[in-house]
Amino acid sequence: MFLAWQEKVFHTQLFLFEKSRFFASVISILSIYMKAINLPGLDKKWQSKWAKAKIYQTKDLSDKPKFYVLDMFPYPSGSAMHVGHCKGYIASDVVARMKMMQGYNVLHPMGWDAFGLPAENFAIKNKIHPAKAVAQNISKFKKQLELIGFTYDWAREINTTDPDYYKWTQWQFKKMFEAGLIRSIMDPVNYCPSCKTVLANEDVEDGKCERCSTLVQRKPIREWEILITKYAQRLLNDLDKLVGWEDSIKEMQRNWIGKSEGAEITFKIQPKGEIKIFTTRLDTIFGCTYCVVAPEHPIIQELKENISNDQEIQGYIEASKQKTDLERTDLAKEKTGVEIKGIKAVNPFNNQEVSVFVGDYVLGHYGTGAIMAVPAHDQRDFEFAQKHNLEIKEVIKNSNGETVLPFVLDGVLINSQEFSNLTSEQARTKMVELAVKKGFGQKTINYKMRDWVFARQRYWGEPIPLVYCQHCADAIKSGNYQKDQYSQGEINNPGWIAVPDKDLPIKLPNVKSYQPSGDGQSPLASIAKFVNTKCPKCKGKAIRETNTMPQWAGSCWYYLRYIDPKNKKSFVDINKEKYWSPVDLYIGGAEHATRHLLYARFWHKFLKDSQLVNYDEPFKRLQHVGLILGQDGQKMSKRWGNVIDPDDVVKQYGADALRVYEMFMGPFGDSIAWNTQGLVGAKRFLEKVVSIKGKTGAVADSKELVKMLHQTIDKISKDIQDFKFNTAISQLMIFANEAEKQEKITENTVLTFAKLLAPFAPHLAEEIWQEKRKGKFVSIFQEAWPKADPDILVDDEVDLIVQINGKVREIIKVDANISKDQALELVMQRETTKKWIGEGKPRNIIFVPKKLINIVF
RNA sequence: GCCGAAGUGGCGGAAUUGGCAUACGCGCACGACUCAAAAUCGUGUGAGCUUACGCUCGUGAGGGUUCAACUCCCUCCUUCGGCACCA
Repeated sequence: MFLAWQEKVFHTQLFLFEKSRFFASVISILSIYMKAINLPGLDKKWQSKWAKAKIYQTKDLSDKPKFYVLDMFPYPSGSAMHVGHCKGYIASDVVARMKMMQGYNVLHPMGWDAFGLPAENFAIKNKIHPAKAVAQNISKFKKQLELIGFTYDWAREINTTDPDYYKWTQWQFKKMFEAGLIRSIMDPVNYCPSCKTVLANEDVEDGKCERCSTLVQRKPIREWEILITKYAQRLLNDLDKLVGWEDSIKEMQRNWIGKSEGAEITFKIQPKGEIKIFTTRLDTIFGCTYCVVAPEHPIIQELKENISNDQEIQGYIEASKQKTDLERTDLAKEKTGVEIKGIKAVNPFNNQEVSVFVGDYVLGHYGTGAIMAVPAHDQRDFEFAQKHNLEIKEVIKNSNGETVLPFVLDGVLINSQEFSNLTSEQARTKMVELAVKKGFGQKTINYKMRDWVFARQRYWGEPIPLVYCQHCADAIKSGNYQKDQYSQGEINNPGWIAVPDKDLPIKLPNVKSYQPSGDGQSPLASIAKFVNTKCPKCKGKAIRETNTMPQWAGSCWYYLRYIDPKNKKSFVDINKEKYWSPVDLYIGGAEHATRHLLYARFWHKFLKDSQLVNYDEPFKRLQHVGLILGQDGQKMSKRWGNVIDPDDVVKQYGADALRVYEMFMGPFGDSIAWNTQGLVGAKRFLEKVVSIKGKTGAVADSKELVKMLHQTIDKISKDIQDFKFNTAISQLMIFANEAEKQEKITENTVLTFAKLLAPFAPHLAEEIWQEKRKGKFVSIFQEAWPKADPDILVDDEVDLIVQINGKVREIIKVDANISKDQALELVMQRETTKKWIGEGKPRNIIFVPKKLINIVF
């Protein structure tokens, strides 16, 4: 078909030829004939050739240096990929291709994160089984990816829903359980009434479900929690090691972990008991005029009989339970609270008795769930005190004397007995010392990050490999068991027993109804055959855990599986892991900064502690992808009808044009609107390259062109490394423009240029390369990346900017090594200089070698 | 409220160890080719003034440092992202 089309063009031109205008027609025929490359037609041709020659197959181990480049793997949802999804994949492919040519053993894998709500909701909506839906979606996604011409080693493809894969997710979970890092809870947790499941703190945005925007409720449900907070300090400290991460992402993690240093102080309660409060402002403690406890605080139930207004208190607690998270944390809302009558708290620093309130602006899960209130120096306490007519006692003065309450900054202490006149900082140190000495307090660190609520009451996830055995529960609770009979996890969670390794994977059973039940149980709970089992310890009756793992489980370690995807004995061979880890470059969306990226770092640290991997951080360098918005500037989504399908683009313009355009749009991390005109520009550039290909035949190139070629080699190599793809392509365009102006150029220059173009436009580059080669197929990607010759890059002549009083007046060509005096002499003779200086006498001469001379008079 | 990133032509953007502002691309205008259109090629394209050579102004606003500021400092404004009753 391709040939037929060419022929037609040729005949049309012949007809014109007869009509006269000989020379014009000859040129026209030649140029059209040379340009007659159908760009989209190249895609299939080379993709199948590459696949046949297996040029992307990665060796497990090699003497070559390794380079592991990873994309955040997609979840194959119902809607196909749009051009925005491809952007990150194209970037990783560009880097992978350059690294291949630079002689690295490159690992560039792809797989599917297929468990979780998106896949399950799609399945429910379309009334097909999730497993079937996932299989369909994967094949659709894979086809889309293949059209674009990526270097994936498909032999390493993984799928988190494959039992051979999730066997190891379960196995690792079990390791964590045995290590005592997992506990069963029955606390109020985030619950989405629409998805009918519990959500992790990370899955809640503005009090709404991250997936469906339904208002999240708080509901007590039996749950599993991974004690990620035990790793909080290490997760925070090791951020400093991650020099290849973008600061913005690291900062997000810091915010999320939310470390704050302060003190925990014990207040005795009259008539009995005590509460602990957490404060970062111990220096203000003499200004404490009351205390507030969270509605969940145990003291309220403990001192029930001492509380004279118990009914009122219980009423308040009930009311606050009814509130959604959003209502409760609404900043604009007035702070409510009720005084707990009949009890008082005693400030250990001055033995003053103060009232105790219950108020839901104090959070049960943070710190100790109780605070000392210092209305003079805290905004919230100030508002609360004003409303309830409570004493406001000033204890911190601004150093300049002027202080408007509430004054929340550090200052100098007043009205604080022996601590008066100290600065806030000094006071905090001295006060902690005193508290420790007298035994009523200590230094404490708190984190905003909460433990990871890990189970979901849904069908489509990894089954949790635990069973419940009442017999073992009784034994553990009564202490009636042998040493080493139970693991730490089993002792911590009496009755919960881990399934033995030989029984893994616990396969997700096929069910007819996989819809969420909404009764706090997963659909698995209704399958008697699945639920009823034997206790692996005592062989008695036991029932299986029917909750499943959350979406994030499988993605916590997938990058390790690519290294050794077929291993039956272990999730990864430790020697292979040593060679390939850590991931050298990880590309994905910034929306994962506080979820996947934090979970995976935690998970990896646990594996390191268990001596199952070699390094304590999984990802050396991280680059976030900026969104591609719709042409209208809105987020690309079916809802707005602004989705651009890569398949259409590839069909019409070819994969190379899509790749070049997406890399050229702008800075890689920025969100930029799609513009089809820009795509046309990319295509024009590629056509220009085709026409340059036809210009070979020169014996030698001009010195200028050679120099420009070497500058281009230098710039492209650096820019790809630095993720500045847009300027790399701009440089390719600059070179192409220059080359096109030449009558003829050497074949060597064309081939070198093809190599530089290859990471971005692999199909066209291969076409150019192979056209000039004969014999056995060796891909351009098996050839060496060009090196810039430093001698050629050196300038012997430069443009010198001539400034008079700081304004540019002239640009002259001079010898690159011209001295200041020589330059001055030269410039002073010039008409332009004479004109501007006139009678003036130069007062100052600034000379920057190879750049400029500035004459100040 | 706190933290972070950013603000440059009609548009996407380039240039930050301070040294030609607007590279490259899109769009637009004019011209060539064409019966014509598209495609392609060529020229031009920040604003103002000027017959012209040129000159002045110009990187969100205002100030400052400097021979020289998109780049550094100060005070604001705006947009985006994250965190947020976290004591």
